Amino acid sequence: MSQLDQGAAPSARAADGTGPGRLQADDLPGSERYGEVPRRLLLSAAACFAANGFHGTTTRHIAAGAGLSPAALYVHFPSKELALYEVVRLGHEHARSILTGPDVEALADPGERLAEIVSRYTRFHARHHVVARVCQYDLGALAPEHYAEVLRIRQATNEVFRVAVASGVDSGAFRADVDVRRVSRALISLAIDLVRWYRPEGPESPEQLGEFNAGLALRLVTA
Amino acid sequence: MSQLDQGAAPSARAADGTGPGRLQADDLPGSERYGEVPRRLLLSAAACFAANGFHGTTTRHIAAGAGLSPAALYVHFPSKELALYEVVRLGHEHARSILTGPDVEALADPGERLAEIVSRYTRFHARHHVVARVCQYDLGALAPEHYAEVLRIRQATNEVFRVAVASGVDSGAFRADVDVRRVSRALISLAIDLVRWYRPEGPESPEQLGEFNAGLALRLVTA
DNA sequence: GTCTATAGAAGGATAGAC
DNA sequence: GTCTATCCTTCTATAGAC
Repeated sequence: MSQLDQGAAPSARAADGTGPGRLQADDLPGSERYGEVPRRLLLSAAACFAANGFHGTTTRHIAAGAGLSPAALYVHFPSKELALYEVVRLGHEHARSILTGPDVEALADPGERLAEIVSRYTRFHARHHVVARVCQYDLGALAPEHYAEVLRIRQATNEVFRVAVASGVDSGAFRADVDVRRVSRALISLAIDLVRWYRPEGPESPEQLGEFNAGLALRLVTA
Repeated sequence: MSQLDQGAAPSARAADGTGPGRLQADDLPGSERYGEVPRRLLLSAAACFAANGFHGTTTRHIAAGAGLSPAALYVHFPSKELALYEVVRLGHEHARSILTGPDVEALADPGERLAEIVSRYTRFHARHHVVARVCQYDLGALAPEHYAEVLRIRQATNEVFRVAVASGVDSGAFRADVDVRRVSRALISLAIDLVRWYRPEGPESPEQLGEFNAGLALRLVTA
């Protein structure tokens, strides 16, 4: 059976933080800013949310995954929703940051720049697939004001793709008939859908997936 | 703001079956086989699950959306999980059925056949985006035996894509260096990711989206 | 087949000891 | 800062009247 055929598996898979699914600090970029205990809680929360969704996760699960009692969560976070917001915010901020660095913008060739953006975004969703899954699947559980803030980050990220495609078209490096919005959307979809089917045990590394999607991108925009 | 930027919005959006999000019988293909009341319950369940997820939906919501008391659900379905299974099963069976008809298989030209498959699958996810969203996002809440059954249907659906790409490569109609599994996966991703961002109020019709994705598919496999 | 009422369990969050 | 114990709400599912 292919990874792709699986989709999201039933929640029976352990998300109590005791199994092999336990996350490390670098699985949640930005979590270094937290103390050790709140970081453990955020990592446990991310694993639980990814496996069972926000509403399918209990505060007891999160605390147990961090090796704490149920009440300990509330010493570090005022609510379950705020723990979700922290996970989602860190994930979104990291995704944006890797696409907007000066090293990307320094690439003068539009094809190279688009390939680098697609490759980086794809690698992020594979390498950080647990957190990225929460970022994509659990937005609906955010409080409206937190959702609005996350939306602002997403827009900036998506805009990077649109600008990269548009500048290639404008400069004549890409085909003139490329539909900027639709092609950008397609490239974003290819990366994001990784969170649905990607499994680290699979045969393809994040780097290989990034290269493949970058190749697809170039095929879509060049003659 | 683009539709794409929104992702899944907060659960505040009404899913009580009273708003404009109320589903019609043809929004859930196969629901005609049910009597009027169980069909109303399934349509309400689909709308609730799509908006708030399985665990974020209460049996009271589902019943209220069908205009019934909380207890009425259990006259027609033995559990909330079984209502989910019915929605997911009907959605998956319909998706498979539209890709495996004799009218598709009669298309002799590999390019035409692939374009038709991609177009139909894309149209399905747009036209039936509410049910399709449940089919993609809530699989994890299924009981293991129900999940296994749905997986079998998914595999058959995915196999249609692989065969369509592979036969085009084998016949020489497509490029010889096409990576069958990866390109099939990418085309499936493009259709499925619609359930994340598609909104019927948007500027593009399901038919336009189908045509666009079919065009992308041909560009990926032909020289 | 639908209702009202409720049993029984579980969840989010808090109180207060240490 | 962590614990145990628990409050209070909400949830799934059932009982029993009509």
